[in-house]
Amino acid sequence: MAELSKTYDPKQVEEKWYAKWMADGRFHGESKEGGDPFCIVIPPPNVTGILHMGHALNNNIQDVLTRVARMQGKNTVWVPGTDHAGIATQNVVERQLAKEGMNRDDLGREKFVERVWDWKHEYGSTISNQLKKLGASCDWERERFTMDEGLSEAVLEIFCRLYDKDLIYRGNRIINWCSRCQTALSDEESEHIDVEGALYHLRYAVKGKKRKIVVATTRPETMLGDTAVAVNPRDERYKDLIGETIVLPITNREIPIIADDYVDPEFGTGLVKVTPAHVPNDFEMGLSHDLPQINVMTDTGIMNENAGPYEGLDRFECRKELMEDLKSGGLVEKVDVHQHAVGHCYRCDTVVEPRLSPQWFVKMKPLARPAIEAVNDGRIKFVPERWNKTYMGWMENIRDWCISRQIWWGHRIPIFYCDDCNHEWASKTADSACPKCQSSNVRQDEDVLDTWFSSWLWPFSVFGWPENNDDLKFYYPSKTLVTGNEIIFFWVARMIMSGLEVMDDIPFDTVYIHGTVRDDQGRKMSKSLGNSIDPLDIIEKYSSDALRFSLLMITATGQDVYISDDKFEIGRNFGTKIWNAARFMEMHSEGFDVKDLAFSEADLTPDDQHLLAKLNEAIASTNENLQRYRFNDATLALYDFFWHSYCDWYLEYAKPVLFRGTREQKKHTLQVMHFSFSTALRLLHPFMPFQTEELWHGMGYSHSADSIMVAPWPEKPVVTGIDAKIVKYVDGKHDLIRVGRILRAEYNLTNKQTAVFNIRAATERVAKQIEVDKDSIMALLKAEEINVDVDFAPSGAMPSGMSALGTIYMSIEGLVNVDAEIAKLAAELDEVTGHLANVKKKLSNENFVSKAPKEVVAVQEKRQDELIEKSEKLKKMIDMLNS
RNA sequence: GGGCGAUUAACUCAGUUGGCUAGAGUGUCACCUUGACAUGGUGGAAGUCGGAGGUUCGAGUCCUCUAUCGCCCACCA
Repeated sequence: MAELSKTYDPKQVEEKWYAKWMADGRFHGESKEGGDPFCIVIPPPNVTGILHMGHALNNNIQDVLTRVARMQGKNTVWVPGTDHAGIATQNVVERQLAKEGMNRDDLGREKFVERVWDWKHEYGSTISNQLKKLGASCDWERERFTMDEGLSEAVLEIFCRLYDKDLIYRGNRIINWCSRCQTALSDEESEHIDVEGALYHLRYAVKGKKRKIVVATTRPETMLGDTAVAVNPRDERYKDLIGETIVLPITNREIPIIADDYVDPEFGTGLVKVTPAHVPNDFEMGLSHDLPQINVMTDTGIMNENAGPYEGLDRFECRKELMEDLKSGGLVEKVDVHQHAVGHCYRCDTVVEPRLSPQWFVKMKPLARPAIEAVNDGRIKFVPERWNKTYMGWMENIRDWCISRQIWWGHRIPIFYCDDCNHEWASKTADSACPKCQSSNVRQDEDVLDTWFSSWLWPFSVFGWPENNDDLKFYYPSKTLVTGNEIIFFWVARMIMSGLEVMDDIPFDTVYIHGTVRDDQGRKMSKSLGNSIDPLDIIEKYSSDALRFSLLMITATGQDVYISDDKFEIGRNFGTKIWNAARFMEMHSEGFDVKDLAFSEADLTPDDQHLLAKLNEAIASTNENLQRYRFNDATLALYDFFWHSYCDWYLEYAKPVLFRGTREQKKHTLQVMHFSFSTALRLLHPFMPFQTEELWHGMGYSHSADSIMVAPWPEKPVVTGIDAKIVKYVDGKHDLIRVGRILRAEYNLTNKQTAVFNIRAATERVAKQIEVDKDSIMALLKAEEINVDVDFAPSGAMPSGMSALGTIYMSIEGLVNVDAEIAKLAAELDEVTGHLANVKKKLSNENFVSKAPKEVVAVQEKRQDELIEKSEKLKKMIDMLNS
């Protein structure tokens, strides 16, 4: 047995084992090896990503599931990888260029993309390396990148398939435009943020009349693109205006007043300015009324030639100047403060401009139908279940997905145009001739695809789809998808749709949605707030195991996680506790062979049985809670077992045996200890992989499995034939000791002061059992002497307490504080009387007795008897002290 | 405007199909450097389970209303 160092050195241990696991190929799985497949695909972090606590939580959970499956003997792969993160990555490289005084146009498309690849090669593995520090047991041989050749192939394939099925189309529609990133965004990429804006009420003149009308808008600059004013046809106030003409201020353009049901007469003035090129509703109205569409801005959010005098101004500058001009012309009725939600670019926070633009879309309704079905019929289930509703709500109101982006970094849209015959077609190859007219005057679409258009294929593209290979057949579908709620729409929902579309099967059967990691004030961790806790700092300060264990211990299913630095002491301290327990065992194990763990079940002492019963409970609880994704309860069960059952009680009971027992007794106890410890260590491994591996070897358990990673997972309780009565007796013994300790504490005995205890055991049987256990009880009570007697009667005043096994008296030298004793007993009697009254009330309630289940009534009856007995004893004791 | 979550000890949180005499960790107080561990041990104090109704023999748990905080969704200009 290797000697365990006095203190545990996580840094060196963690590095050592991770390297060893990698070298031994422990994380790798092969379909040809067969067995039960178990697969998890990682939510690929952005290639620009830097590990934060959210990743730490997310990947810890996946690692726990993966490691358990592996120990269960399943053919396990956890597929890692990164996302090319189109806009985000392009932004990073553009910022880099800006520092060099350049922009992407200076480089040109090809050079720029090369530059991004350079960046990727240099920095792109940061997050993967950080995941390794967490102990993530990903199959790194299977690491994928969404712009890999294979994955790009998958993107082309599905694009062409959907295009050919008419599920992808090009449309001129109002989309969300980020004028900073200069690209279209999907609806999901536009984040609505509540802002206090203004509602501007503008006066428009009716041509040929003195009458002026008032329209309201939150974006006055769009009036430059107005092509109508609309009223509700049933609105009596404006009936006469329908068909009249409005002269727009500034540009003096003439536009009609139209009638449309969309207009709500109750809201504002009941008159709406119509800007088909900048407002989604107005766009629809414009179509039905055949209105012109006037776009007033450039791609960069600058007013264009349609803006007349404001051409060249930034959109917000324009708003200011325009308002001033209107004001001085007396054309502003009023400006109200107005709370509303404004779309912001999810990558750069710029206010999104809804504008008309030709883009590519995926028709979603046909894809959504089977995806709704899959969740409805339970083939896929969300944990916690409430996310079903969120998913359904989105799915049932799904809108077409804008997938084209006007950036350079990403999968280029595989659409080709022939400039001679105007033919348009999709192709997976870089076609240089028109398939229709054979002209070579062809060009490819300039746009690239939304990043999520590659990640929605992840569960099968990582295995080489569209090739139907053995890996794909074996590992697809994956088991559990572990992710945060913020990407249910972006990613989870779309994966379900794509999986059902091309694989004709669900991509995973469970979606576990964990909470968001927040700071101790409940704020989201963010760089700008400066409230982030860096997981790597925590690993440095405590350890990876401590980070992992602590994080899971405070993660209730699906709830947000609030953390502060000191939370990680939980795991660190726990690790230390286990380490020291192991050292203790090691100290006493000299000359003992840990291979020899087959203790005789017939020889189990009550303490042994109690420990093994607790071990059984820990196994059952860990398994059950893992199955239900209750990681906090799983870790708590292990914490409780190691710390309390193993260290606080068993290890203390073992001391007299190990210090003074016979060779045979020592051997038996060590067998029980090593058996329990090595079993619990395996249960703990998924949560604390490094330290458990170190101990697995350090304690010499590696003879059975040369890594704890592949040691058998304790599936169910291991020791049978435990006598429940005996376990209960030991519980009573704990109680007895606790009561004895309270007596010591009340009389301020120091540890060095020994005391004599007399125990009036409840029954002869109990007396005998206590007699057998005397040594350990004496040790735990620091007793000089213990006398057990069912008829014990105190001579004079003695401090006493009642326990499950009987009454314990302490004889001490010097004066007993009789008044204090009486007061204590009286207080206890009060409490007992109170409880008794409650129980009696319940039992005298006929409804309770007749309606409550028999077991519940029986419990109350038993409790009543106990309370009566206890109160009588207490009364007697008080009487004695009083006399 | 619609939906979801939270509200339990000083703090951060558990509490599964109602059976609770409401738990844990941290902090706090007292004692303890005892032959695994002071990153520790022993013991203590600390809660009208946000509020109001209701269902029930029984409610922290279920229902209704309500307050506060947080999140998500939404094309009323």
